[in-house]
Amino acid sequence: MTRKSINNWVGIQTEVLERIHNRTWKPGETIPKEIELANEFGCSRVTVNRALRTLADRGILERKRKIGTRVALYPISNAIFKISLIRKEIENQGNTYNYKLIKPYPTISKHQRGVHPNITENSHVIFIKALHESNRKPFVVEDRWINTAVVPSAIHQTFEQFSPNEWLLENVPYTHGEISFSAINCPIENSSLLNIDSRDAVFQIERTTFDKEQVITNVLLTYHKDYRLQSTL
Amino acid sequence: MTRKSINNWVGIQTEVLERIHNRTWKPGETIPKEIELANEFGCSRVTVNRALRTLADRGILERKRKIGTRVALYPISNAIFKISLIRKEIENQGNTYNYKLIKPYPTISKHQRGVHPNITENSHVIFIKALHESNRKPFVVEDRWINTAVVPSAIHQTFEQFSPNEWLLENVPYTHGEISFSAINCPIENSSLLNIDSRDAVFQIERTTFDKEQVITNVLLTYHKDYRLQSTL
DNA sequence: CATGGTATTATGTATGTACATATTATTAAG
DNA sequence: CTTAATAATATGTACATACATAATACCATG
Repeated sequence: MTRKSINNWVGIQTEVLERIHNRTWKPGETIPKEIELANEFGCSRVTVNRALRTLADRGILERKRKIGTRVALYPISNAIFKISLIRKEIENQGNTYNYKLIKPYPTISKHQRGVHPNITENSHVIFIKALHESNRKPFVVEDRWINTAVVPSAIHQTFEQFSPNEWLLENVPYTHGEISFSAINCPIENSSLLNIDSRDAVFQIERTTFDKEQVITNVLLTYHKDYRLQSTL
Repeated sequence: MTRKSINNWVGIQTEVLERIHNRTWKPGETIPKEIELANEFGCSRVTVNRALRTLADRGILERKRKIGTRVALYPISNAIFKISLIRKEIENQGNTYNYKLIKPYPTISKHQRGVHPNITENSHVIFIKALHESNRKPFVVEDRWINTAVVPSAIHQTFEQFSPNEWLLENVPYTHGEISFSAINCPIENSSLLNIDSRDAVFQIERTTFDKEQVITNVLLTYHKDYRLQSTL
């Protein structure tokens, strides 16, 4: 039996996936070591390494020095969501994008929304409320505050022509962030903007971004009624 | 000026990130080519390659043969959600897990939920409804159908001791899947199970998994009222 | 018998080299 | 002037090799 050799890492990756899938290597089991696989496939260990490393990055394999490579017992599927510009998201669907600044900022939301604990001076925070439209229909309400202690230039922006979402992404780099998804009954203030009934269920995304340890901004995105966030596994 | 050399790919990665962050290389700009960076950092091109490739995988850089490497104009942040076992999710929070099969399967949901278009024979589908509890409180309702044409062994399972979620993940491998997140006003059938008012907003995850081209299963997860899905950027 | 040092092992990474590939720029043919 | 052939270029990948590192197994010493 002469096995045809696989000498590219993508090929090895698919072969390994196939063996996991057809249960040659079962969940929790240790698979042959890199050198053995390299011999079998007729390629170098480095090539096998890259294939296995990539699968480990995807959570399909678990690797440890001296121990070896195991098939993950509870294969953690990663659902990856690409978070980009709201305008881009709408335009990518082939729809026309429109933007409206809501002002003045409603006092209700100002009191309802807490700012991050490590912002002591309230004077350092500005609030913005805006509506993003897709094909002239309400798409998402952007409720945002910005820490002007970190982004002083934000004070001079009116945000009438473009959204804070857009301005910040282009002008203020961040080191890391937190994001959460949830469902709420739409508060009256936003239901009128979104043209739906209050109490209608809406999808919400909350996002906070940081520059090292300092909070840059926090945004609450309240989507239109039938919004669905989709991805693949 | 003698620059201390960086000869590991993680070091180069952080240095590149720093330069993007402090705007030495601005969004949209082309950064020096691999060989130049290799010279500057005093390391091999392969090492630079790995650093840049990893950043490109994360959407921070864009690379093209012959063109070079650019800083992504609209840095796409990936929010990665690790989808695992419901039991694991609850136990990882330090809570006790309980499981209840709801039967018989309500005729309402059976009629409301469509099966995948490529399943022609309705006789090949079984329906299951179950409740997962965290600390004896309702956590999520699992509404599922399974294509027994692909998974015949599912017919012999009663799903009284363990959930389809658990059984499928351990016994039926899948090649790929689709997932979507949304918000709905809780239907009466589930609000009683979740111990909340009908019309209360709830978070829903719908997931379909495939074996090559065949649909294995579809599940609709309806979470308790205050559920939040969190991740980092 | 505990404990600390040492050998062993599998993966992790760095390097020089070679060739592959996608894309653009240039040149030649009509 | 258009078009096809060709050169040039930056990234993509494969390989042999060498050494680093984490985790275990083993052994020696008290």
